[in-house]
Amino acid sequence: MSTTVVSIGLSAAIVAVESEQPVVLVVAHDGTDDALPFGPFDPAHHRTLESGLRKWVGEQTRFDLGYTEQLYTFGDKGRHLPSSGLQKEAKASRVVSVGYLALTRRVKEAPETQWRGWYHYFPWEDWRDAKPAMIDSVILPALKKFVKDAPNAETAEARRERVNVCFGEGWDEERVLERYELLYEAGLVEEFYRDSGKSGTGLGTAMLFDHRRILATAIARLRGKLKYRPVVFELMAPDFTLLELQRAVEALAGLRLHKQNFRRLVAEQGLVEGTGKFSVPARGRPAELFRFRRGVLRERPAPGLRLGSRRGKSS
Amino acid sequence: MSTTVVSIGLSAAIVAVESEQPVVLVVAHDGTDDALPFGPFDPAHHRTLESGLRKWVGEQTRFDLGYTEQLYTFGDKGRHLPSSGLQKEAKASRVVSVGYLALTRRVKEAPETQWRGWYHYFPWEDWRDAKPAMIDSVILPALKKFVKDAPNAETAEARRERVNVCFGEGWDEERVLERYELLYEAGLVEEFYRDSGKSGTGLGTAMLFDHRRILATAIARLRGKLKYRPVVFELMAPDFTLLELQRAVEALAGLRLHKQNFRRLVAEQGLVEGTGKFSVPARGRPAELFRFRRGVLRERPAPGLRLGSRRGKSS
DNA sequence: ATATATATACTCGAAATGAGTATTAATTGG
DNA sequence: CCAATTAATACTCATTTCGAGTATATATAT
Repeated sequence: MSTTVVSIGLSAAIVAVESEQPVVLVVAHDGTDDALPFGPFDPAHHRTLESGLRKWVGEQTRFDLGYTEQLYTFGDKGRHLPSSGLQKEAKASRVVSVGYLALTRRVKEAPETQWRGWYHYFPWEDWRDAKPAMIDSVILPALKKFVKDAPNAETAEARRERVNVCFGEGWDEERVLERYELLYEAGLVEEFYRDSGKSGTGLGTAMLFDHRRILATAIARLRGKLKYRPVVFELMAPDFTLLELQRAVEALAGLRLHKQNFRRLVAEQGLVEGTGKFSVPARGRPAELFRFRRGVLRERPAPGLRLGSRRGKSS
Repeated sequence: MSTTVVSIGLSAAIVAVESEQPVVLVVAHDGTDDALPFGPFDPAHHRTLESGLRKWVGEQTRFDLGYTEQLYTFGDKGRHLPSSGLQKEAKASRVVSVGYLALTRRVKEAPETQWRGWYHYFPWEDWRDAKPAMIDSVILPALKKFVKDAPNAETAEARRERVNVCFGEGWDEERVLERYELLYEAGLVEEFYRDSGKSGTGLGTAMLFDHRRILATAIARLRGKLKYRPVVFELMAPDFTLLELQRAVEALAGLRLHKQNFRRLVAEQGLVEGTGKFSVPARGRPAELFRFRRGVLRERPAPGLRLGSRRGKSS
């Protein structure tokens, strides 16, 4: 009776927004795929999972985590293989990985880490300028084939449904994970080839282990949370203009918003208060600087930026 | 790395609705507190954490779990299992436990388990008939004292804020976990005394370890999910009347809804379709039987029962 | 027939939403 | 200085959704 060894990996998607791009902190090991800061959970030395995470992240990035939130625990067989090289453990060892989301506005890089725009990994998720061309030119044709190649009619119907929900009419910006998983199963991302031992190329930039899936979960969670909790402010400087705030939300949601309505919403919700100071822009009219009104947490039941008004053609 | 053995436990809040009461499956060991069912994750035989959960739940209870959802992973030191026989290692072994929410409509009990209404554990969460009297008579006075006893003014202000958000004006039925944690910290639930080695009595029925916290997480998640995903139907018989559906939602949310508006909502969303059959009630006009329209998943982005219309005085 | 319990249809004002137009305030290039 | 540009801010308006009703229909029990 050989008990399969289980080890626990902790990874963090540490997110910031920089010049209208959501960025995530990655460890760029030479020659291998980008990785999220991660490390094994050592039960002998860590009292909780989160303290283990903080320790590892601290060592690897010298980064001090502020707001953190547990995302999900993945235990899938076959989704944790290294991208290159042989497996060292001869016997079946399993890695269960616990993913975290962390938000920060402090942007200092540590050695061996760098900030990368998250749309490098999910180019189909950025609809701010337009629907990404790759969806019609690459993704949908490939998914059509995926539906066609189904082993039976029932599977085909289920696949058709998923394709429609994920990439069909009515873009739901929160379904980041569902879309990634669909692309994975359809063999459209590199991790699929790696995990199944085949070879091929895929969409977006691959990540180590299942880190891209964790990042997808992080994005989905953050996009959802935006709407009912004032989390954006964790990513903003203390003072900001309303347009800067809007740009940050748009960057995260991957959508354009209607400017006037956005401002109406923010004002009505009482999320911010004016500082009396003004921005000094290169050109154009200066905008008032605002700050987050912390008091809102006391007053409103679910203060957030329920989006919905999209596609403001005049920025 | 040092290798303290880690094992993974899966605990599940398995929820059903029975005669207008939300019930949860508990293991009632004689003399001890109620516990949630708990099963080990066996990495040698289970491909994913969730399939592990389904397997042992299926074996032990013969339930057909419809919807399952991962809630949270706890790795706190000091959290032990009831003697499950699976921990053979004498030395420092740690249990990391992954909590799940599972919904089922099949209600047959397994040996040593029983269904209990979840409001036994959270009596202050059921506002269907009226605001629970204990809030004004017991909870708020005690919390007032908790605020007063704060070590300094800053803590007092923070506590006042929390009390107001949790139990003040405007009941937010989703804040189940926040309320439980507040009551715990204020020393109003039994688990507090147990965990701190003191003695005392508390509100609601206590549960083993931190299972009541997991259940609070489950309730909060389910109450939230109701609004944007058609999860209630996992808890309904295949055919049901609209009033039965409404009663189930009300039971879960702990609120009364406005009947006419509820029906309008359900109809507009296209969540159900008539079967042409009718109920045979003891008295009153028979109601049409409906069934869940699965097609809705394909069509709508976020089909759910966004509540909000409460307090329908005419049932 | 009447009381009771429930289903179902319809109304109506208030609020939120989506998509504008119009106006104001600043800067830069000529 | 002026015109072009950039962006802030104010205001409008039709549509939809929401919350809370009233009114009426269809059963059963007595």
